[in-house]
Amino acid sequence: MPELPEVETVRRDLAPLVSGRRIQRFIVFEGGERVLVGAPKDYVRSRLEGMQIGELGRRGKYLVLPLVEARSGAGEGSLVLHLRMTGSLKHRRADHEADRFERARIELDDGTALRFCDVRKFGTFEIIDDVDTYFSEKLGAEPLTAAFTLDALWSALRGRQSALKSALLDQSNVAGLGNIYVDEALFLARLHPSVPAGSLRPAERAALHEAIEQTLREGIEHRGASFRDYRDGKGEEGSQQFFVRVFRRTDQPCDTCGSTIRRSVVGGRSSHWCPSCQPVGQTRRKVNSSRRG
DNA sequence: CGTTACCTGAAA
DNA sequence: TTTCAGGTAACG
Repeated sequence: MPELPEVETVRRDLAPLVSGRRIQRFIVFEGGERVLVGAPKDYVRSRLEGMQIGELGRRGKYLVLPLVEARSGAGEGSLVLHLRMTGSLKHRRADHEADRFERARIELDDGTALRFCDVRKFGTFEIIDDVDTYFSEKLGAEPLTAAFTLDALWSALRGRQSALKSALLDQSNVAGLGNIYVDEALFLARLHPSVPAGSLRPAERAALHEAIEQTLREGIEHRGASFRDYRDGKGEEGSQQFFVRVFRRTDQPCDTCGSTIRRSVVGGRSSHWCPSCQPVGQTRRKVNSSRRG
């Protein structure tokens, strides 16, 4: 659920509250073991307790808490979190009433705590010693950074026959996009979700690149989309759900042209699109790279 | 490549 | 009661 703009909002909320603080205690609640994806909780606890939290980071949909040995200042790896569908990370006083579905808690040295809550237990906590290697193996270019060039986008898509939407959801192509922002970006770029990824013409690639950046920036400006579970680092809702152009607006009129927004399943995911604003690729079938003439 | 599994609660 | 969900890994 939380996509790049949601995770970035959480990062910005939490950074001033936790960076530089020392981890006093790590607690795992019922259902929390699953979140540790197999790592024994005693091991995770031993890696966290006593460490200082460095500058809070983010890569794609992952939050990164660098762990620093307080005395020497030596890096001791990072705690890498993924919120998946229903996870949230909230900063509260340590004695605040327990959250429902709280799976793990990181108590800090100022009487506050980071509470990880997750109804479905899909979220993950991992201790990663070399985050650069870890991320380079699983994630594509990071949008909203210099790395996300038009060339980087196209080299991830070229030659692919799969639906453009599926290719954009694949985190190894582009990091951070999920179902909401892919549908929104495709609308802005006027591209149908099913168009073969590798079939884009140069002007279409450029429009897509621009649309991805625009929609992610807008999501961050609005502090994320709270259609259901998402909450920011203070436990509050974002407002991007009020600004979406197509996502979950099935059967409603398009604000741009008045046509009825449609829903279909692409790559197994609900997809929302405007039949007149997104004409590109509605009938395009094959990658044309080998076609002559 | 598409489908299924992982979980649980809310909405239909 | 059934379906659906903002994600991803593991299937066949």
